[in-house]
Parts: sequence; structure tokens; C-alpha cells
Amino acid sequence: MTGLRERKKAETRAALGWAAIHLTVERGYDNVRVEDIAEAAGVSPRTFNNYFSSKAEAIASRHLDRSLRTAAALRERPADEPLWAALTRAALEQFTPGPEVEAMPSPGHAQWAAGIRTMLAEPALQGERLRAVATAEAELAAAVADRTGTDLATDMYPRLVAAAASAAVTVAMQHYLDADPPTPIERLITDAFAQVAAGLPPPRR
Amino acid sequence: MTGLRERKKAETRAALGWAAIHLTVERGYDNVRVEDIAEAAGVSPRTFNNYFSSKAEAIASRHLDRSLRTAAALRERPADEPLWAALTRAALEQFTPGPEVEAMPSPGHAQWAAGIRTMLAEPALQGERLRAVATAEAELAAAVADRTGTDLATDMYPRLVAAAASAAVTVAMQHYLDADPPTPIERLITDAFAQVAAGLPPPRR
DNA sequence: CGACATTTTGCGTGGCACGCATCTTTGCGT
DNA sequence: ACGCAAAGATGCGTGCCACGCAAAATGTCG
Repeated sequence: MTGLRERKKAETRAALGWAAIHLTVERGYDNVRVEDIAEAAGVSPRTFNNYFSSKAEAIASRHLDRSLRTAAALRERPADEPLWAALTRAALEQFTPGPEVEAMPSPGHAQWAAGIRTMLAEPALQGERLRAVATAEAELAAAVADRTGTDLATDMYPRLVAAAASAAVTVAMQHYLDADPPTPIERLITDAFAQVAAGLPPPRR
Repeated sequence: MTGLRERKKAETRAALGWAAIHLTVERGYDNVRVEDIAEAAGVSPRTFNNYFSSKAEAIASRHLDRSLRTAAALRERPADEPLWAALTRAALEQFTPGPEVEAMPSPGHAQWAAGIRTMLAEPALQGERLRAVATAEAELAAAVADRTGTDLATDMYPRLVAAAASAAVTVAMQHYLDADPPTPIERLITDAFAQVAAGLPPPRR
């Protein structure tokens, strides 16, 4: 039953999230008022808070959605695939660039990336982004528990795996953004997962 | 040069942090106004914001301080100790209960723990707590880089180690708080670190 | 069409973060 | 011991934000 009601709601939510990010990247976090976001999404200011309980949450919403998809992706992997291979693949799947990214003109791209970095530096957003990651981690842990037949309530194992996987992705992204010599994100993610799965042994020197 | 100026500042900061936690555990997050915290610490409301930029940050400040101490503790460990052993010890050191915890009467203890759980459920605090963890992780990564002779700028290794260690502590604490059959925190931490250092292999079933 | 449910909206309230100007305390050189 | 410069504390005022409440608008279903 995907009634008109549900669709409109999803659309409004997406519009608000997108507008929040767009305006923030453009003008900076505290030069954007909630009123502006609401207006850009064609909705009343009061309605904004029916969808998100804070400005920061709206901006982080897309990040949350994508993170949740990783957990879903893990459940789609074949059951006989080794755990860490499945995790690596599930993570990699989330990093195939979507159409709206591809469509962006190259000149605006650098400016956009700079805006993103500035945005991520905002304390209020860091907290919200981390919360999104934590939420996704919980989902991922549940998926890992199912796959490995461990028990979320009694075993630390699934949560440890989820946290470690999450950390691998985060660190890989961080290195990708700082990219002194630009490195493809796929290589970084694969490498990070391999190191974690090997128990992070100290490098011999 | 530990002048009176610095000491007083540290004391005020500690008093504010402690008051913030205490009042929040007692009454609940949004039944505490900044004004109350300032009053409990014997300071003007305006001064509160000279120390912390938000109510949530004040509450998370002790968590931050403790997390930062783990990084410092790692630097104190003997250089010839194996990395993961040193990390485990450094983490364990932070969990020897202080005098003010020991002094708490047993009956109040359960109520206190419940208050803590309620507090940690508060969204605004989760974000702030996670930010504190992230800050500490950066310090820890630097310490790991020094110890292993790796380069923060080019190697993912130190950040991966820091994130994994941090995750081990977080998961252990989480299990400790849920403690269906109460388990000593030391055992949980040791166990979590061992699993991570072994590469989190799937349990055979 | 008509009644019901859900959502949007406007308004009002309480609180919070912070800039600025002022007053007090502390550290230090003489 | 004294006084000055720097650092910190305080009071006040401003703009914004989250949210409760009740009324109006908008889907939904018989």
C-alpha cells in the first residue's frame, strides 16, 4: 500500500534533507536558518520539526540513510560467502557514485567538496553524523549476529565486528577526503578491511 | 608553572562537569537548566559558556577527559611491550574506580546506574559523547603512530588501530551496563581486545 | 458524498548560545 | 609592597531554535 500520503511524506523528507545540505554547503552552517530550509522545500517552518528534531539531524539524514543500506546489503550477500569478504563487498556497494553526483559539472565539484569539508568541521554536525553511524552500527550488528548465529544479548562478537567494519569505512573515507595523492576509494576500503580482518598486527620495520 | 589561576580554572571546569552529570542523572536531561548547573558550581550562568559551549558538552566532559587519558596511558607503557598488550593495559587503567565511586552507598548505586542509562539515551548527549570518543581516538592514533613508527598522514594503520581499540572499550562498557549476569568490566575489556587482536574470526559452530 | 484520520500550519513559550562592555582577580616586574 | 597589564567573571541584550497546543487543510475509506 504505497498511498499518495506515504509518497508525499517521503518526498517532503527528501526535499528538506537535500535543501538543508545544499544551503549549508553553500552558505555555511549558521548562515542558514530553519526557516530558509523550510522555504526551499516549500513547507512551513513549523513542519520542518515534524520531520527532523533539529537542523543538524536534517543535514545528517542522507548520511544515515546510506549507512543503513550497508547493513541491508550484508543481508543480501550469499550465506556461504566468508564473513569478512561479505562485509567488504557490502561496504563497497555503497560507494558507487549515484547519478546526481555524476551529473555535477567538474568546476563546481571542487568547490562543493570544499563546502562539504567545512560542513563536516561543524561540531554540531559531527555529533549528529556520529549518531547516524552508531545507529547504522546497531543494524549491522544485528545482521552479523544473524549471519554468524551469535547472540546480540550475550556475545560481544557481533557488535565488535560491526564497530570494526564501521571504523574501516570511516578511516578509509577520511583518507580519501584528505587524498594527498588521490587514491580510489575502493582500494582504501578493501585495504582497511583486510588489515582489520588480519587483527591489525604491528607493521614490521 | 601551575599557578593559582590554572588550578582555579580546572576546579571550576570540574565542578561544572560534575554538577551537570549529577543533576542530569537526578532529574533528567531537560529538567536541568544551565542556570541550575552554574548555581550548583557556584558560578554565574554566563560563565558556564566560557567553559562549555553547550549543556551536552559539559555532561560529556568527564567522558572526554577519561578517554584522553587512555592515549596518555599508552605513551607511558614500556616501549618493548607488544602493541595490543599495551593498548589493553592502557584501557584497563582507566577503569579502576575512583574514590567518589567507591564511597557511594550500595542502595543508591542501582538507582544511579539507572539514571546513567536514561542519560545515555538522550539523543543530544549521544552525539556529544561520540564526539568525545572521536577526539580521543585522534589522540590515540597519534600515540599509536609514534609507537609503531607509522605515519598518520599516509598510513591508515594507526587510525584503524585507534578506532578498533576504541570500539573494544565501547562495546565492553555497553555489555557491562546491560550486565544481565553482572560481569567484571576488566574481563569484558580484556576479552574484547583479545578478539579484535585476533582479527574477529567468525566463531565455529 | 460524508465521516474519520492524518498532516500541516500558526502562535506562543521557555530556553540556549553567544557577542559585547564592564568589573574583578591574578601574575609579575620594579 | 605596589601598581599595572592581562586574563577571567559577570550582566545584559539579541536572535534562533525546539516544541506544545489547537485549528485548519488534506488524504482515505465506506
